[in-house]
Amino acid sequence: MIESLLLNLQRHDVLTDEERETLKAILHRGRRFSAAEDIVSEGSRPGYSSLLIDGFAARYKLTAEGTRQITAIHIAGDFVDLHAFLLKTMDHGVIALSNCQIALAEHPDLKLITERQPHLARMLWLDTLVHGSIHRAWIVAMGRRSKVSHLAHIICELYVRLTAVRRTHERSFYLPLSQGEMADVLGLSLVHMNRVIQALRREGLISWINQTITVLDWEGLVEMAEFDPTYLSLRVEPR
Amino acid sequence: MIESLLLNLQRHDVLTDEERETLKAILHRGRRFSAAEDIVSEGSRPGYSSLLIDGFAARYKLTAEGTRQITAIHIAGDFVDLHAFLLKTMDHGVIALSNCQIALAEHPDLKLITERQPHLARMLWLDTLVHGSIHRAWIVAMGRRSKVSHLAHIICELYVRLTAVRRTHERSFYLPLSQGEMADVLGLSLVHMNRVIQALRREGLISWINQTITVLDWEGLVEMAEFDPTYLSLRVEPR
DNA sequence: CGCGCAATTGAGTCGACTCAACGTTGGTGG
DNA sequence: CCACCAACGTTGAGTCGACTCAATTGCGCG
Repeated sequence: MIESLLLNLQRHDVLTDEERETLKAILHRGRRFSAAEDIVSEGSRPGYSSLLIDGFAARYKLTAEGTRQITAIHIAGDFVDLHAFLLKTMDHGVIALSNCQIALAEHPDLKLITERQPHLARMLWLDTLVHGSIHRAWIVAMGRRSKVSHLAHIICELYVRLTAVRRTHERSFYLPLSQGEMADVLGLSLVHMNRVIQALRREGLISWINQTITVLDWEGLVEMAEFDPTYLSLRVEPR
Repeated sequence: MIESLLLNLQRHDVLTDEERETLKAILHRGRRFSAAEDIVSEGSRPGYSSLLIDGFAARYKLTAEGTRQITAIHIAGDFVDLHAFLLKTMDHGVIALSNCQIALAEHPDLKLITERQPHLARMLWLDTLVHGSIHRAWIVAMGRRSKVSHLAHIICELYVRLTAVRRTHERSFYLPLSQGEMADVLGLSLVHMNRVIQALRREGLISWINQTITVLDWEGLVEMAEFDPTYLSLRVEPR
């Protein structure tokens, strides 16, 4: 059930059997959520953190005028709110982008890990740090890349992350985001989002049909995005 | 010497005497850096993390065309690269924006903290999480706010963070960023950055003279920015 | 006093927005 | 089985924000 979490963490360092057992022991089956349901709401103070077992979710914030900005896309194996363990109060909401299955880790159990299994605790800390790296990559893409390049970057990143948890097939992956939702990722209007997607298609870099993205030209996409996966820390080494 | 770090951490939870002593013991005096010097370079694998004792620094990434995006502004009391403790490889550079004084924490010492002082380890983890929250706030500002509102948000954030480490005086604070550097924060051209700053002045919200920003109308600035400091976790509670 | 860097202003261009309409598709109920 | 609806995707037209290029001003330091 938590295989994708293990795949996720073990991209960075090896886990002992004991550590794997601990994770299995503390993660209990949680609820299912339907697409568009809030998994965690902004301002709440959850007593547990949610691991996404299956499906897609997003962190988001709303502005006063009612626009939305998505700050992270989550896939199977991601803790969507591990940071709430120490931040306590959620500074953003988390919404299901598809039907989602969630497992829960109670915060007292996480605290015990920090007290008894320092290496595992560092691996969880690392998980939050990698999401911080992703945030930084997004900031750069938003501030200094063209919108086409920004979209290419997001697709490259999702392709790599989904491959790590075995959610890609050949050069394709399922992505249940509407163009309007993707516009909330890039900070664009829906209309312009559509035109940016068409630009990537016109270049022959991707196809995007029926919620399925196929990378037609990986090299070209990487170049367009200036994608360098260093920031994802995909290297097994002692942490 | 590390007073500002203590002020920083103690905004979130109380530290014991022992924890304070540990921090004092592991932080040894490091180098000084002049403005525009690289404190940490992208791609490096430092064996220590750098605490900013005094001065201003920024995390940044360069794009292939040579443009720069600043992803974080650091002030006294900030660890500029605590995440390198676990990420190992720097995904970005850190540059001094003014003359800076740095203290160093060796990674083996930090590892010992995770093994022996779990609460202190959580406080350090929390410090990296707060910077993640700041990243998210920046993403929202970049994606869904007007440029004037974005600048107002950054000024509000800096004002609050600088106040916590006693670097504000009345309603003013020193900020040694040129308009060109600030443009790299907002992802704007230098010319347009200038016009955005003038807009904030024209509204009577701030003055910005001689590297000194004075908040003339805090309420108005907060409203313009839609600033809500929740994301800074400024609340003392058990972590 | 003059050099160099930062700040400012003007003008023309292009990217991204809004408003508006139309096409496509999958699901639902008569 | 088909008609209809709702949501999503696509296209066009006009406007405004942000860009680039270019020139000018202001100021601190040698």
